[in-house]
Amino acid sequence: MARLKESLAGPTLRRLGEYLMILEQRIEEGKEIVSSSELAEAYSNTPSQVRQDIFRLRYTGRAGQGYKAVELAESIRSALGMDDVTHLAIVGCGKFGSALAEHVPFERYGMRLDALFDVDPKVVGSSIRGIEVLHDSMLEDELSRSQISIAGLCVPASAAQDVASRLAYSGVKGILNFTKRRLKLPQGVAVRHMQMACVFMQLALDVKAGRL
Amino acid sequence: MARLKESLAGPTLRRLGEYLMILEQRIEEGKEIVSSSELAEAYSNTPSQVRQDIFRLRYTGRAGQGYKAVELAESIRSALGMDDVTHLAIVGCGKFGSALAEHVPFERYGMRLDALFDVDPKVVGSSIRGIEVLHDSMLEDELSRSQISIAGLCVPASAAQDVASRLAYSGVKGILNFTKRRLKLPQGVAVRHMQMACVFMQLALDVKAGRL
DNA sequence: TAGATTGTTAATCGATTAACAATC
DNA sequence: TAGATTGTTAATCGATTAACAATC
Repeated sequence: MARLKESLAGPTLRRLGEYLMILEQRIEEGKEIVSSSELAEAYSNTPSQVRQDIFRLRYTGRAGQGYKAVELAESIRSALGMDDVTHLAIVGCGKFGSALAEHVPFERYGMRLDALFDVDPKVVGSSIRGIEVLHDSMLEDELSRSQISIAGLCVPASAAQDVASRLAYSGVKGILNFTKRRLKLPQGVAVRHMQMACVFMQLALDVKAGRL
Repeated sequence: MARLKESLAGPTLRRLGEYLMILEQRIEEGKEIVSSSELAEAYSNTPSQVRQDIFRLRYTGRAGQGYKAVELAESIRSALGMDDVTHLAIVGCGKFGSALAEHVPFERYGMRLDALFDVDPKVVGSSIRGIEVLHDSMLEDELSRSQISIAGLCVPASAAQDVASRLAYSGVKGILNFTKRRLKLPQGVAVRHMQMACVFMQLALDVKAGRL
């Protein structure tokens, strides 16, 4: 089980996650060995950067040959903290929230979706992938007796700050905010603002500027 | 209309987008002036970085006072290329695709959603925000007579590569890939892989490491 | 062996932070 | 004026790229 040499920088971490996805696809296709230049081509960076990133793991390939796909994938999983399970909740099971709950392969990446919440009586009581949607009013109770540390926030913008504060109060340590509202949260609770509009915009800009 | 001093670096661009969101919220709340330290607090960086970022725009605030929220927002919009409209399509109107179509405020950020596609006969013919969902087989025709340059790919992973190739062939210049599959596309077509699993994972890691 | 590709160090490049004079 | 906050340059820091000896 590979361990880190030291804690990895943000950019490195992001790339490692992507390499993992590429490796999984290669493994599926039956490939056993991959080289830094192959990964670089798939990710659109340089072999040098790929090797530098892998260098940070306690995994080494074979000079002249390349990396064993399965072993490298395993090292990355471990570097990315997938060895111990992170428990998740999704709050707000409208189209967006329920699409996440249904389609994101959490288990595959060291996470487990443990709870779903909504306020809509039409949704409460139904199940997604075997997880029952609980009423929002159960949130505090449920979180306090669970190990959930991360929540995806998919409620309407108008409810975002309120629900987020309650999540923080109930011991959640990280919130992935898919609403348009910026959140203000107590020290010690991490927030990531996932603005879909921004992502499209960024791409539009890159296209205009002719950047790949 | 503010113009850029030179083309902006990626990290700067991302932050500017976030500042814009913060500014919009402040403007809504009736605030007319914001300072670099206020933005820094909301974004969780330093006043120095905020000023450095704004320095790249052709906008200047007032020493001793701060920035006029509306004007600064306008400069950022312009720097982020929102002055000319980017036309979009979303391919795949399952829960995820239709959630994007319904809830992302594209118009507000210089984009316009012009076309929706799906293969499911239950969905084809219905409308989201006044845009009719066309059958997948219309894709080439529709794109060739439109100005669409960016597409959001929300189809099942198994169809991803095929649809992506057709999009590229039909003249789309940027693809935002929400599927799990890595795409291989011809030179000149930009792809952004939006792996939701990665985003949750990243946050989980940061939480474990105690990084805000 | 010869060719290929890694591991790792050093050099370069770019982004962030600090500092402070200018100015409202 | 005094206090606040900007604009901008210079210093620092970190990330990327280049280079090449080691080795399969």
